[in-house]
Amino acid sequence: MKTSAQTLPRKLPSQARAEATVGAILEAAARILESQGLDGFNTNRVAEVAGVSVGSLYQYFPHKHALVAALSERAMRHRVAALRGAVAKARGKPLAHGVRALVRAAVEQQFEAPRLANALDYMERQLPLAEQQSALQSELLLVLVGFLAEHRGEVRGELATVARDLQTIAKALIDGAAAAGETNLPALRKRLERAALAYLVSG
Amino acid sequence: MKTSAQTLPRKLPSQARAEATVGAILEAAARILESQGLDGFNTNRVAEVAGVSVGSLYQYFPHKHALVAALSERAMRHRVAALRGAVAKARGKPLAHGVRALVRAAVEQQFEAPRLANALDYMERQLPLAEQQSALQSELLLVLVGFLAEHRGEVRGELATVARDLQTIAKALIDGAAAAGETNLPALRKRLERAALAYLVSG
DNA sequence: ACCTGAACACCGTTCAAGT
DNA sequence: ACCTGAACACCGTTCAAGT
Repeated sequence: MKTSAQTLPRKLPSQARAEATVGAILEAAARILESQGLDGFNTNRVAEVAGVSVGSLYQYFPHKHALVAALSERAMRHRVAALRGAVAKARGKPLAHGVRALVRAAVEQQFEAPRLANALDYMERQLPLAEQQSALQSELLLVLVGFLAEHRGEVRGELATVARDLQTIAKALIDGAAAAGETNLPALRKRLERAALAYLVSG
Repeated sequence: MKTSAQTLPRKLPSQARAEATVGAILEAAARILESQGLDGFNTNRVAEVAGVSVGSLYQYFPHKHALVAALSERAMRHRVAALRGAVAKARGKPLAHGVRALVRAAVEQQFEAPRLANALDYMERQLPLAEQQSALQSELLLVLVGFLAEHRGEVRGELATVARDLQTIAKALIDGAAAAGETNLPALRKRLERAALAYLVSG
């Protein structure tokens, strides 16, 4: 019986020195992906930028994809937290208000590091998500479903499906804008709000 | 002065034998991408599956990306033709009818070869589009704008932007469904129609 | 417990030699 | 005009040796 691919760190750092190593590796990986995309993203270079040897890298990450998974997980945690905050703030306010808050949070996140987000996005699609990540993905969708449930009367369709489509649409519009080099964030937010709200309340 | 990256075939085949070689290479590349995604997609393997030597491959494609560009161009031509056909058929009919026809054409295209489409999609985002392809992309958007213009009274917003967002949303929903292994095409079409129509007619 | 870096296998690309 | 395939450089991953 084969379990799903191992993408967790091979071992957890138990000394301060090791923790610093892991941190430096992740930091280096993120910086390379953000500045050059997938191009300069090789393990030898990551190790070099992190100031450690490749061997050390492989002591904590069994393969390159585990590195990606770790970055991905970190980004997802941020996203979940940000969306949760937006939903909390908008509680009791009208649907359109909540959508605006969610859109603002989502756009902000992506544009902190667009290339990194883009690269992660693709690699996530390639390999199946590790358990850790699909749990986070479910959590994110739950946050959205919770928000939608507060406005059940105005929202058409099955909430879980609607939440998933909404997230897909948002990601696509944001990714697309980022890839096209668009920098007018207010305009992007407007369009995204329009698309989301329209999808939500239409039959 | 540096021109944009060379992605066109290095030379055009001028004998029947050469044309067969180029065809076999493209065919092999498409088959590998469809069956294994980016994983088995290396030039040596493409050449092997095509039944030629790597050297021959590089005689016609200056680098791996040129191969991708050629496949991408082919897929885009299909898409443009299919959408054009849908628009032509829906002329004079109501907006919702046209949207349905466009959605049907778009979904059909993607699900002929979902993994190939997915892989191409990413690689296109990586490198800047070659001239040839951005011309096709513009053509595709023009087809959509033409369609929207027929229903100007019902459609809100700037047509070019609306067309671009529409294509982005459609691609995302379709890609996402394909990646998630969704096989219920009618349900997917319904959701896509809903998203598109909602975005179009909303303010 | 953690780190190093040389070594190996694999893949993108080239080039000298063939028909 | 077209094709071949050995050769080179680069990158993922391992492992024997160090602190």
